[in-house]
Amino acid sequence: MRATVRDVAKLAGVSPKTVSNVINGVVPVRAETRERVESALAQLDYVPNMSARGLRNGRSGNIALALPDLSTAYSAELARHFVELAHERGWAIQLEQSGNDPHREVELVSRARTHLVDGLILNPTLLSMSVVAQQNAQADLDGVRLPPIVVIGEVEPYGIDQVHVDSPAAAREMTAHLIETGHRRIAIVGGSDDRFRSATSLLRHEGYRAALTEAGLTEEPALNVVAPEWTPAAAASEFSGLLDHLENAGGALPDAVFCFTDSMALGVLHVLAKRGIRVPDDMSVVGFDDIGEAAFAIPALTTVRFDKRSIADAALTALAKRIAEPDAPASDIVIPHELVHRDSVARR
Amino acid sequence: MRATVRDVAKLAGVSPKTVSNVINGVVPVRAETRERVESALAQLDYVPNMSARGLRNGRSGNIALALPDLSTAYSAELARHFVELAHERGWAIQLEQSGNDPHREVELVSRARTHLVDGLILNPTLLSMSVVAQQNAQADLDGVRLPPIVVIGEVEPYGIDQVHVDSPAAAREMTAHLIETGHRRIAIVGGSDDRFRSATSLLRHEGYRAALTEAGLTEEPALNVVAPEWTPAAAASEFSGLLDHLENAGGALPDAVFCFTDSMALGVLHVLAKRGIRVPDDMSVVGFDDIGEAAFAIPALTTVRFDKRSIADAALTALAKRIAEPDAPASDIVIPHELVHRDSVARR
DNA sequence: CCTGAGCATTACATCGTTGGAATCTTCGCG
DNA sequence: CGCGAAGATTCCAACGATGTAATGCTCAGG
Repeated sequence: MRATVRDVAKLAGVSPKTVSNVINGVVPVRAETRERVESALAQLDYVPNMSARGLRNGRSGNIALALPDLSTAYSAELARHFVELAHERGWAIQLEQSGNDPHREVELVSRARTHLVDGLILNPTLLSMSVVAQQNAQADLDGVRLPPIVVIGEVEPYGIDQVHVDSPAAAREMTAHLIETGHRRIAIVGGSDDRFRSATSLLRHEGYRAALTEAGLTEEPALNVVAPEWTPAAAASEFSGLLDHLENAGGALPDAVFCFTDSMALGVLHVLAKRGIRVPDDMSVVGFDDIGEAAFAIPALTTVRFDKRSIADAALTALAKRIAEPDAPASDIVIPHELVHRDSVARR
Repeated sequence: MRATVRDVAKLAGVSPKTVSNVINGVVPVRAETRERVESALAQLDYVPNMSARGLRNGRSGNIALALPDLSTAYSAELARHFVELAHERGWAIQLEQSGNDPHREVELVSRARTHLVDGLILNPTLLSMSVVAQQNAQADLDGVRLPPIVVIGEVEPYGIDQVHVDSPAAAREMTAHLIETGHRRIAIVGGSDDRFRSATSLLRHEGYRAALTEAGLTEEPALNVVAPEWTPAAAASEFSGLLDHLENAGGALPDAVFCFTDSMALGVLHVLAKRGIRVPDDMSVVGFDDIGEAAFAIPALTTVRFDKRSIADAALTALAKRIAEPDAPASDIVIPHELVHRDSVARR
């Protein structure tokens, strides 16, 4: 059986509370006593029981990271940074999948407190985040306090801390780049419609539209490809559908495809390769996220890069601050981005 | 403040223990009482406090999943299944990264006790797993009990539960397939050497060698590409090195490349595309793992498929069993695999 | 030598849940 | 109608750590 404070206390000839004082170091302990306790601690290889500590003072040392789809490359990279950086702060990461289910997100929030979690980092796909925000407001009214939450990604600002890339700006820049290089019919992959609606999608779409407008171009609704999941498979299948449709209708192909994630771009590149449509000669393709595979796509993918590690860092910092000061005003941290030019775009 | 069993009990007009009985369902409760309690439960949106429960019965409901590199696609897919399936069993997943550091693995094991973890699922890259095994043996001698551990992947059997694919057999089959289709000079990417040594690598190499021997071919050490990390980037760089070397030395190119993971195959495909070496016409490429991106590689990648979900399922089942019966003999579960034939292999 | 200030330590209660034992109900059967 | 068994419910204690309040100790100053 593992040693408890009692055992340590007995060995050191002091009371359990003194041992606790030594461990936590807030109450002063005489040097000589401290030494005795510390040696007993070492001798018994004492490890505090987090359940007990958690029960007593409500801190578990765990924080939850909830991502919409854990199997994407983007999630994996993000998760890695979170785990590494959380570790440095003495936190462990409890991984959760929110899916595309708003209810799941709410559930995560309400269960957080009980599931040994000190805080929550949420990456909502859906605008449904507002559901959580409403919860937040409602809880405030009830005098209940939700666990500290930081949102990764853009949501309606309902007084919740958030960390994100400026999606509309990035999408605008990327679209503008395509326009500058002579593209006129730019399809998007990852758009929203009645069936599928995500905050990220809406914001990137908005940036795309802004760039078109700026250039005096009009959006072609037919070139909006909606993918129910942001995976290569879904993107490939939906994008194939677009090509089939254009072919049957005798419509011209787009001259560029702006995929809202690199993962989807991989699917699109595959479809194009299979159909003998050359990238970038016949059609340009760009992505978003700069996942590890992007540089090794065929051809290497032009995309939007941002530092995922600093997202994790900023989110953890914000969470720590929120835990320390529950009533501080909500922060909104924007992570810088840049276009990475590789081989998937040609000048027309 | 969250509702406790006391609150629920008061509302339902019963004792806290009865509420507990309803929740846990081991002690019988009269139907009418149960109903009253359940309605109170729902009304107060009761959620058990895991800290208290953990303190009382020594279970935290958390298990740790430690993977060598969280940023790989393979890890992501695995993590997803673990999170989903663990959830079904009422467990939350605490994610950890073991890196390629044996000490880190040992640390994870010892930290498990501290960090509210009921068990540990480890995917060791290195044979260093034996370090943990030694810990295990040592701990036994000391009368200390390590937390329940299940290993994903193949390690020296030191009495630890393991779940894995039969790597040597799969590698043998894949190599044999390449030989049957007329390939004679098969490079491998992901081999081991003095600097980098991993259990998985060694076992797949062994299978490759066995197939060559069976076919009366001899291994060419020059065609063994060692990658310090199993990422597209590392594979691309090391494989490029091989091609450069062969070119300078005037050696002939291999006619096939067996990458020990799909991630590395993506890097290899990129390098070949960039150099104008056509796949599969000039060179065949195969992978291992069947990650989601494999089917969308260019060309679609022939690889070894196995059900990652059933790995997660088997590991969780084994862990549950181990927790229930700490002294049961160690199990060794082999997950079936199969070759998936796509477009990256041509008959010669 | 006594007193009181100030610091160090201890006793006790408590967090929420659940085993175990004790108590209370209900119901069948003699 | 009474008794006992089975079933349902309650009471109490304990899991381990720690905040709070009370106690003990040391030492300076009168």
